[in-house]
Amino acid sequence: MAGDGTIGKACDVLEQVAAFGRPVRFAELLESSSFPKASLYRFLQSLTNQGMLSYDPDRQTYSPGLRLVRLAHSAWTQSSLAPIARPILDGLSLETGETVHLAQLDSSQVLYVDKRNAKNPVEMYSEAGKVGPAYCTGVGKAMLAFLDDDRLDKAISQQSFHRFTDKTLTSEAVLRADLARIRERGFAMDDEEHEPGIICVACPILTSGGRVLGAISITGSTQRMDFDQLKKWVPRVRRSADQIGSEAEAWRFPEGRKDRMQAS
Amino acid sequence: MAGDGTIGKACDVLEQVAAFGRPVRFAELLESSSFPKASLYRFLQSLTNQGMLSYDPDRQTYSPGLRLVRLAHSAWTQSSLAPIARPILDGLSLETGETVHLAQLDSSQVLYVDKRNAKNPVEMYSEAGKVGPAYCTGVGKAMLAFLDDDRLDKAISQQSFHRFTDKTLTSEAVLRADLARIRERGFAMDDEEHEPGIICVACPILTSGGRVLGAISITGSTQRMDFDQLKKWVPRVRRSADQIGSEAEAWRFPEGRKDRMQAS
DNA sequence: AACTTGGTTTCATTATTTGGAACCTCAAAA
DNA sequence: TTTTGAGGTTCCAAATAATGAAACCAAGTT
Repeated sequence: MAGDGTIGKACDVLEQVAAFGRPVRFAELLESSSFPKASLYRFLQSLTNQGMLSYDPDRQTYSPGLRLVRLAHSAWTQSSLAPIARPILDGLSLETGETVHLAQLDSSQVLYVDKRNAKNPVEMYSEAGKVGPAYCTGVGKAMLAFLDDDRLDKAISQQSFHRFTDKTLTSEAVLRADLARIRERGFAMDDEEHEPGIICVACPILTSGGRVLGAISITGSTQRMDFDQLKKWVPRVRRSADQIGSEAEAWRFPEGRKDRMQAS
Repeated sequence: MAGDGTIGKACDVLEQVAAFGRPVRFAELLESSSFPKASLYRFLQSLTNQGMLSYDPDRQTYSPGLRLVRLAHSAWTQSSLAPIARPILDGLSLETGETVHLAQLDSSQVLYVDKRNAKNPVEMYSEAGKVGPAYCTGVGKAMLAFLDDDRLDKAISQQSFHRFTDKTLTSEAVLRADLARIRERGFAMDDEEHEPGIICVACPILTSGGRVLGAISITGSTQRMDFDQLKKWVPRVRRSADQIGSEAEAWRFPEGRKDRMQAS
């Protein structure tokens, strides 16, 4: 995919290990890797040293390292909208009683950073960090619709357009048409495009300058409701999105100190 | 700190950005960085490209990127004990009614990967990902005590021995003595060494081969209880720790497929 | 004992990183 | 409007690190 020198390659390896979703042997990685034996080996060594990967000497397997969890903690509190959005999401969830998602874009994919489920308790990590396709989810399309041209082109070029259901938009042209409509009316709809029976409405979260920060959505199932009912919530969702946007923007860093932070 | 070529340097930069705990300007980073302008610049570029950092063009600031959240999700489910330990922690928490911590070692620091609080609901990310000192926490000492010599030496050399309270163990010798006792009796005690009024007992989580996987602890406050009461739970904690250890070990990967996983 | 599979190390070659310095750029001051 | 300067960005020859074919090693297998 990428090509930022050594850093890019290291990230590729990292991603590859993560993609397996289970501890992997060297040989398995080698097989699905474009790097030659020795190179891959050294990358794994370095990444393991750095704690970005962890190595199980008993089983001789690699998996994503705990250092990532620590760093992600940082990313979560700083760079995600989640901490700001939390109370707003709570309110939205309480008021609507429906499933609420907060998502942001991560390399042209939808990254869910928070969620409220009508029923289950929070169960954070299980949702936060999950990814989904941008071209066929409400939050995804809501964000795409308000991207500037460059970014949009890049993002679209990275969509798979896999047909999840028979309503999935599977071509760039159709998607672009839908995005235009979304831009007009200010919110996106997902009409069973990703999962059958699942519909949703989503609004983008924008800065005052129009930059896309994320999106929130309300999801329902066709069994219990239709779009007419769901659309009733749009103004409420829009309001929440705007609120998150302006709070995010207002959150100027509090004129920080110069000394480095230091744990332990 | 480290020196694994380019990868190590990139990680340093990443860590540095994360350490600020807020979005940082280039100039601020440059100041506290050992890299020259141009080098630092290129690292930031590459890392940003890769989504490991995110750049806010309005404010011209860097912060840890969302890709980390995605990767950490992977790390969390795979490499941490959390998913295995969850039900066991629940049980322990329910039965004791006290605060329960699950921690693992990350570059000689204690990384909390899960927690049960007697009162509050889960609030995951706020605890998961937090770090603490190893030499003056129950979980930390429980893990250190069962490290092999090499690792222990390395870990000890990386402790700050900062005096948090007047009971903090502030020298290597004292710590080593305590670790020896912990090794004998099989559990660690934190007697207000990190926070005044906070005491805890902790047991290491080990593989059958004796490798340290993590530790769990039960925490109490001196207002409500003393060590005699707390120690009553030790067998229960030990049992939970052993259970987590053996389940972690049993969790052999389910004879995976060879094809690569693919999101979106 | 010879063979195989999976992992690690070597080393001359090659490509990347490096960092001082020059160069932009934008905004505030003159 | 011009000047100034701090904050960013780009250049390029020298220094360094990555590369990968091949050799090597360690454990199991036949």
